[in-house]
Amino acid sequence: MPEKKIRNMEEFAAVSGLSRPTVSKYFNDPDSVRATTRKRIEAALERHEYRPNIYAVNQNRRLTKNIGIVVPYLADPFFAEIARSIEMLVIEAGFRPILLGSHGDRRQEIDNLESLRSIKPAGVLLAPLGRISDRSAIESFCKAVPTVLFDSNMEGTGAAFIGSDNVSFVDQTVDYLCRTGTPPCFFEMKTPANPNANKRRLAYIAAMERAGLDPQVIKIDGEGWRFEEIGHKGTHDVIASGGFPSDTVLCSNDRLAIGLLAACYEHGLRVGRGDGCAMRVASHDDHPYSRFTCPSLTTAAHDYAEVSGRSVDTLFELIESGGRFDQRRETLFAARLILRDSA
Amino acid sequence: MPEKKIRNMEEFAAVSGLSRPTVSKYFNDPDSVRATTRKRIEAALERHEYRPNIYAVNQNRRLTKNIGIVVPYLADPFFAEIARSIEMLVIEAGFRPILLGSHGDRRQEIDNLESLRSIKPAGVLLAPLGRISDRSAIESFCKAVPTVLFDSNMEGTGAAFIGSDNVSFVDQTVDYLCRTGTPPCFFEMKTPANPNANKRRLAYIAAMERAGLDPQVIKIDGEGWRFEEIGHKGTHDVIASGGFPSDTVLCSNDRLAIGLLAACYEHGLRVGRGDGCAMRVASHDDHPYSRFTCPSLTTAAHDYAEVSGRSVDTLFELIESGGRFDQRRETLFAARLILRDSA
DNA sequence: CAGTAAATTTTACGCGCGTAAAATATTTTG
DNA sequence: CAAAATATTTTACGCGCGTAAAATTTACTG
Repeated sequence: MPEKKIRNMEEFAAVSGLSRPTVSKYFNDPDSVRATTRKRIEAALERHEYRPNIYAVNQNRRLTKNIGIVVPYLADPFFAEIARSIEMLVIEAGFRPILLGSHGDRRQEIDNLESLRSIKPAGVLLAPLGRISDRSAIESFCKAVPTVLFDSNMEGTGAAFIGSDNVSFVDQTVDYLCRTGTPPCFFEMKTPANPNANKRRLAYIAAMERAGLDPQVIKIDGEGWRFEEIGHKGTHDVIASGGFPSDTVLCSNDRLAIGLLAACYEHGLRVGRGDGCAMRVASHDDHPYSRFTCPSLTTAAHDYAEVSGRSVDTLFELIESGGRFDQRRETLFAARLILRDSA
Repeated sequence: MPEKKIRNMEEFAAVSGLSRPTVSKYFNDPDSVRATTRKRIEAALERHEYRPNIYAVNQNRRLTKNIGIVVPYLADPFFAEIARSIEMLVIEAGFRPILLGSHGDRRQEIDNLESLRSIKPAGVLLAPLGRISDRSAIESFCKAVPTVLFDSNMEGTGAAFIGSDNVSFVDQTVDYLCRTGTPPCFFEMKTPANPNANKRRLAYIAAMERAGLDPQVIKIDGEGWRFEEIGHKGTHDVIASGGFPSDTVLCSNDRLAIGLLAACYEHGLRVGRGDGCAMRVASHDDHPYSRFTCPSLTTAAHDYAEVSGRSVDTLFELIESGGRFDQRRETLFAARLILRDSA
């Protein structure tokens, strides 16, 4: 390889015997140049390693190929999984995912959006923190950048929302638990970080009342995103002050349930539906770890693939529509009940 | 605000009554302009929202302010935590972290490095996949970009490596287990993804032999990064074929232990150090979930803060040294034994 | 094969900013 | 307070590429 290094598109165009703009066209869309031209470029490409300077490209393009993905908490495998799935789809579509985690922190979420704004993304997929989000900051962001919300809804904000149908989640777990044993009490944080939690509580109460049963909601203390710890401590507190009002506990989400199961284990309370079990526990989300709790956790599963797939599709549709929908869209996916050993 | 929108630095310089290069200097280092000048710019900044175009900036700067962070598997909370911690430090230092997960996939790891190369980062912090990494691709990357490896070493590659001292991990757990009960057998994957696993096995064997004991290594089947599942299935297999050779099991890492504990629970094998316990289990890493296993997991903890802190410091030192060290550096941090209920 | 339409390539310009060198202002010195 | 030293600002140029409009080539009629 005596070839001297290619420094820019000009030089690369020279060695391929074409003008620079022709080469530029090729890189934007290989099919936009004649077949013979394409061959020549691709031949040159094999001999002379060259890639367009991404900064120069993005400076001049109307729209970058960047897609922002913001999740509230990357250390939660649930979000890590969804993010991974979304990333793949974005790459497949020929875009460049930029993944940012908000670390459960209001300030970080804003910083992430600021940071995204500065890279002029074609669009953003945002799972907001929820209650503690800076709503007005997010709203102003959504006005400036084509944004699709997922997982956690903020009414009226963003061009669309894709998420799970919390009512479907709770209806299925409540129904199952009632059919097979004592009706459940509901276990949740006093001040849930996520709006889904509120929907789930309301759905629980509605489902119980519909069945002519008395809803029992247990609210435990704790702030932040360390749900396992909160569930763990909360369960100890509940047990210390007389125990659960029902031998069947429905947790708002799996991470809380993981903490609850750990605490039950420590108290020698056997969980499950067999003989000799002191209580049953079910939950929502089908967290990646819920298969490995002791006992394994009966839960209602998100349709990860549908949520991530539809979110990405919706965002691209939004981008192609110039960043605006006539009307805000909401898509909810039903849950799938996963029966394991805990209930 | 009748002010017309600021479109570029030229216009912003105009409204602040300065020349553009002066403003440019300010944005690169506010202290590089006279105090009175600084005041004027900052005053203008409050009236006229303006931020330099990041693409134009990066196109012209010798070095961008981007720092790449690559971890093998973002859905593993262990890496998510380390990444979070590193991100914070990078931001504090005034740089811009770009977080990429390799999804346990060789191809993805290369893609990540390619992608980083195109954004011309000032430096990269890389935790390689390990055994399945494309070694030559990584080596050539490290030659082109100032890179510090962490967590998982690749001899001779990268300007430095920061990690944990696996011998210290294993010595502490083996010593503790031997002092307090039956010497442990060692539980690991047949073909570990990560080089730390090999070091741990060797350290286990050495520690046992030093104590005049017979090392017993149990190798289970399984590929990939779904360690819990592999540990779970492996444990079932071991139990089905006669059980563990010792009532004390030392797992190569916590995620494997999580699977093992789930399987033991399913088999009614009580784990812990009290009466009525069939076996003891210990492990390594202090995974975020190891506090919530049943029983909680006795393990050897990484010094997260030290590893991430030193990695970042080393990278910045490397960058300031122009991307080269005279000699490759290796820094290992000792473990801290965490006693919980499983052993 | 001339003549026109369509596809492709080239010309020419600008994007927003970093930065060396030159010009100027400020501070220090005697 | 003038002159030298220093700090700061301005001039001038270039970075690597997108893109509209002009020029050219190719494809298509009859």
